[in-house]
Amino acid sequence: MQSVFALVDCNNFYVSCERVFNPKLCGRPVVVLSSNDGCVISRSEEAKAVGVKMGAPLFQIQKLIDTHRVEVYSSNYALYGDMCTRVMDTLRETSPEVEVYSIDEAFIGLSGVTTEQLYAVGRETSERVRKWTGIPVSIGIATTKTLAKVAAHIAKKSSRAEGVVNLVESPYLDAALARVPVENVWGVGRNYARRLKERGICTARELRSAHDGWVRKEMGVAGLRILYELRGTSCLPLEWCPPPKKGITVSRSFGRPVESLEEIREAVAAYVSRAGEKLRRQQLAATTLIVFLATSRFIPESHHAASVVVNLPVPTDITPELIRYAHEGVGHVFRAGHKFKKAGVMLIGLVPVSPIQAGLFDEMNRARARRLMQTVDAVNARMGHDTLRYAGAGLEQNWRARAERRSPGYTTCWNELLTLSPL
DNA sequence: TCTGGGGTCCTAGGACCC
DNA sequence: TCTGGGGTCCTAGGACCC
Repeated sequence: MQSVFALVDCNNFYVSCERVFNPKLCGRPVVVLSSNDGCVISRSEEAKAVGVKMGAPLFQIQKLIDTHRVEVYSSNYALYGDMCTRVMDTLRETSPEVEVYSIDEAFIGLSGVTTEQLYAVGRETSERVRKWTGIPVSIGIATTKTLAKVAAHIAKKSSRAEGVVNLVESPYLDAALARVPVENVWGVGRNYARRLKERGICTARELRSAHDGWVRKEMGVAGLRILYELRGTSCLPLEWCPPPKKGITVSRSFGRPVESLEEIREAVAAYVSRAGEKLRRQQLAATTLIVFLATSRFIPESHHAASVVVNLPVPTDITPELIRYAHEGVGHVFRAGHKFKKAGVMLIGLVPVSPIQAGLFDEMNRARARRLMQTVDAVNARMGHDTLRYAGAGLEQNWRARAERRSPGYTTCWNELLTLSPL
């Protein structure tokens, strides 16, 4: 049986999430910013229409924002993460085979559906997600993931497609591929697009008939996979149970330049605490920790970045222990006199937490420490994030990233639920 | 003044081994 | 003239994704 994939892609996801709880934003230009209120990472159609570019730094487009009275929001990941869960749960009504590909996209396996029914299933799915969650989606259906991506891309652009494009046994497949610029093909980024265009390959259709040997040489096996997928040979199976994580990173830009060792230590403790929570949620322990610090990369004259690898004697998921080693790392990378703009922690060498071998000279009572961590996590889950936190992470935390226009945690915080008032 | 964060996979080259 | 050959493992860097 030939495989069939649907790609469900939430339209302008972060903006759409804001609109669900604030309908006044509908029909208006709206953008959501990256962390530290830095760059535009989600735009409503109205914002795109007035010329707000993806990735634009806020300070560079301030005039545009003022002129067109664009609504600006800080990102609210608690809200978007929760809305993502609702969308994915809704998709599981359509098919049990759901691969959550990113916060706003999922592949669905539709191999059991007859070709005649595919479009109708797509429409039903789209309407259900809209009705149950308030999020508008575009859906592309095809025999490979790469073609499904192409289809969803067309669905998003076309006002006639009604949000669903089915390319399975479609007489329009050729014409559709001819209209897709090569840089919009999944897996073709800036660099490959440049090299392809130098060779006169400018559309998905032209890429499809490119020479295998040349693509293998220029783009490696990944390029070859793209080629086959465009030709209808499925190389990328659906992965509905996600493989375990290989690393966990927590890093943030500071709200202002930070020069003091004490504040860097606080920030790194806060980040590694967060990383520890993620580690425990996935029942993993880290064997290696990396701490890194950097000054602004936009001031090349004084740019300085450093990192240090700390090997942990016993794989661990215990926050105070992680903080201790992270602080040890800070001692190696910190240099007085630099204006640091960013810090981060990576945990790698992740192993399942259960059968950890204790070190010969390990003096920590790990069972006890783990029970403490469970209690801390449970309190924070119930009473709100950061209700209990380590003193080392600081109380004031005035190095924290800016988020001046964050919407309330409508779905994740008891104190911030939406309230309705009579007219 | 102000410019995000978190991932994955692949490849080439060096070290090392027999 | 001709300096072995073939593995494995690790790492850094590049490319990509959202």
